[in-house]
Amino acid sequence: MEETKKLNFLEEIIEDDLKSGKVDSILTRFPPEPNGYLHLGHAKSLCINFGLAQKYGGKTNLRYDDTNPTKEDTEYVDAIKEDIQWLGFQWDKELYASDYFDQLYAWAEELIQRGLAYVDDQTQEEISAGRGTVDKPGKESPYRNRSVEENLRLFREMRDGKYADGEKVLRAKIDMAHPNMMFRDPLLYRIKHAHHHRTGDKWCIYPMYDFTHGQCDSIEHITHSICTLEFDVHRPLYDWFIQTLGIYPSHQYEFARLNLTYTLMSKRKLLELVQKGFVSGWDDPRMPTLCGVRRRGYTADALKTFCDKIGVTKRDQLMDIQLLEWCVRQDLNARANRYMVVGNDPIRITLKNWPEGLVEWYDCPLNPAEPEGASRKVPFTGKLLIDRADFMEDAPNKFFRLKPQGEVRLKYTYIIKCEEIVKDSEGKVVELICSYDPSTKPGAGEWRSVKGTIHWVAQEYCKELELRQYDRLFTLADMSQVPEDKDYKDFLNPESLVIEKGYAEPALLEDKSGIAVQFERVGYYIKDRDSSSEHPVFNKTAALKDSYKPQQ
RNA sequence: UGAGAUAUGGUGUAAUGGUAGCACUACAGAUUUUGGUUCUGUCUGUCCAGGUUCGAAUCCUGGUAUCUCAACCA
Repeated sequence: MEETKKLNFLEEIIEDDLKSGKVDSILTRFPPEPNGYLHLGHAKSLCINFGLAQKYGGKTNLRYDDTNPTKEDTEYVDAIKEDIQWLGFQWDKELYASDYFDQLYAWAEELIQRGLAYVDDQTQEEISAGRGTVDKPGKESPYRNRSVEENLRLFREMRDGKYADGEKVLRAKIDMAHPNMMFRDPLLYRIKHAHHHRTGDKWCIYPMYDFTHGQCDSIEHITHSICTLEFDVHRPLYDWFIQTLGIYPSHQYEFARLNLTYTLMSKRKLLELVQKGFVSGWDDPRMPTLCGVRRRGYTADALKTFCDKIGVTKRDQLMDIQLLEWCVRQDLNARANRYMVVGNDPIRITLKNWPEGLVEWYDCPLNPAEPEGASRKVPFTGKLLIDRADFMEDAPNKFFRLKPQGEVRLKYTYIIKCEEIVKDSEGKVVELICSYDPSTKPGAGEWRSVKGTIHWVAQEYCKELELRQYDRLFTLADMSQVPEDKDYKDFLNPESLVIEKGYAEPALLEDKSGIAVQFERVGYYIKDRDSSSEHPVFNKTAALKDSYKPQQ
């Protein structure tokens, strides 16, 4: 029953606004700064902004907050669009804060004319010192009471490039003793002689966030401007500009941003990982970026389910990453193709009673949950490979896989028994001489159960490939345990990516579905050396828990 | 000794004066041709102290804790 699902606080606000006639329909916006790639935190924002609009028959604009040219780049603009579409959302209008630079400039001059803004010649340090602290009022700038004419002249000279970066700024004239720090004469414009990715060299002054965001919302008639909690203290200023300028009253609402255990969600730090080569790029499968988790095999549906389950509130949120992993497993379990892979320095299996030269082909379902669905053909011979982890010479009782004189089922085929162990000169197990039980062929006679079932590949038919094994999703130990004064990079988990060789049944290597395939161990990521196609692999077994050891 | 926000199991989220529920996690069991999936069960919670009320997570008063704000970032 969909109806029984409770509304979150934003949905309640919107329903009230719709019912009371405050708005006819809703318009939200997603406002990324194009200075990095989208990550899982943005997925939550995306789901809220686009989800709300979809639910209530409204629309969502994509608006780039590109007011700081020194940090922004078209590379990010394009990547952001790709990630939004991958998630399955479509914006109504594609806009840029820089589209409104002329209007914003006009409003700045208006504030000057009305005596509500002034040009300040103080240095950055002086301005900072003059702002006071959270419990001490600030001091007024000596330039605060310049005449309107002088302010106008200076501001135009700023615009015309007469001054160097940092020489002057435009500030609102509000209240240097205001209890809310945001009102202590906030900066409106700063000088930056920098090339802008869209406006080029037209401007050398750029508006600050606070003087931009609300007005942009207002111009577009955004009804619900939804952002994260840290902008809460900005809201009074957001409202102040809109009221002072007498423009369309957009309203800002805040929700708690997403934090994930073991996961770094700071654009600044992710950028550092990329720039300093800790990862191969923004789409490194260890990264919490949307393109990163996409390469890892996460699906858009799984992410949306996750965002739906975590809810929307104003409490600080530290989600257990296991909920995300559960959402991914659940989705992948239903749709991922299954193949057999062995890695980890395999052990050879020789079936001593197998007829010389015989090859049997088995029709194996791509997804066992749908036995009548699509299948792949897998060759079986008397010479096989199994994963080294599937055999144990001195096995405890609880070990269900192959052991001396023990039986195990080779998935989809026969039960075999380990008769003899062959070791090399160093005592390492290299081969197992086994017998197979012909009566256990599936479909031929009565079914016999054994405790263990393992993967295998035929030596002559399998192909070598690269396995990348992950520990937890990301590269980090528990970020919540990283002390403030420590470098987070010291807490990168070196075990989080292990590359090793593996062998797979031929069908896997031909699979171009792009959807993750499933393997026995967790977080394997398979790369086919021949075709260079990549197969993200996902599953959960105890291997994950056993291998994961948080650093102290 | 500023302003604002937020407090419900380990985590997240419901309950809008009337049986504190759901999900993830953990643990136990059943099923299983993936140690997967599925199914069943168990453990654990209303920040504190008063007050109002037949009855309080919810209303009132006073505390406490956590987060945000002192970038020419957004």
